[in-house]
Amino acid sequence: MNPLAERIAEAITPANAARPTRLTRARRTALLKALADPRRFELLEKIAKANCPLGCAQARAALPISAATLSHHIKELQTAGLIEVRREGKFHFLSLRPGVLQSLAAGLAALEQPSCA
Amino acid sequence: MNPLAERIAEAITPANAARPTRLTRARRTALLKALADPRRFELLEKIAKANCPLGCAQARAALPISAATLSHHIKELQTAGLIEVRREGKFHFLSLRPGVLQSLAAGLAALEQPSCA
DNA sequence: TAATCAATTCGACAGTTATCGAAATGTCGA
DNA sequence: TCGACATTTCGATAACTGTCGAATTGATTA
Repeated sequence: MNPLAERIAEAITPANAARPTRLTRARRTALLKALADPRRFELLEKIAKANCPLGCAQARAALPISAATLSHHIKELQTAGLIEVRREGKFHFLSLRPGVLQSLAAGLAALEQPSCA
Repeated sequence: MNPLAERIAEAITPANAARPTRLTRARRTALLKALADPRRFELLEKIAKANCPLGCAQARAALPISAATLSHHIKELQTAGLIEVRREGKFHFLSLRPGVLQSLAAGLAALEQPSCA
């Protein structure tokens, strides 16, 4: 497996949500990979659209996958730095990390430049 | 349609220039998958940053991959709708399809909503 | 026509990953 | 402590994909 702690550390460092931070190549690739799986994206959508942190049970009910697979996807999203997992007793609650999607979106949009006439 | 004409048409269409189009799930996944490979992203960057359509030879010189692999990546980017390939005799020229990255970026940014206070 | 060059396709291989069931870990309530 | 429940980890499998060399297609030029 990957150097998990390293990736988490890198993911967690920029906590400023005001302005989109510039992403490294590695981080950008990690984000894109995390988003490129349809079910994982759907899970992220559910988390984003819930106005409060989402419980795993709700996530599980919304997606046709096993608990093991859900756990796997949660870890991927967390490792990529897209979500935060808050633990409360037996339960885990998932919420979007602010600013990350903004940074990625900004980076992608910035690729388009004035074209050659 | 002629690639140039198509680009001009898109450029002068106010709706396209002003507002990014909404993507289907399948299309969004295809785009994210195409972008999630580091070398492919690098290739797209090269295409985007060249102020005029990029020749395959230039692309090849910029990336440490074989011709076969380059051809594969070009096809992936083309299939995803991210680039256009114009053929001119022996040579192929690559250019960014306008608006696609904007639409994707807008879709990603829109996922972030006012959080629960 | 033959030779040459650009790019694709083919076939194969290696690494990655999504998925699951089963077992394990951890937490709470009785 | 025991049992019920939430989640993770393990082990295995199937599918996908990035990569290359070799063969092929297609276009230009000698």
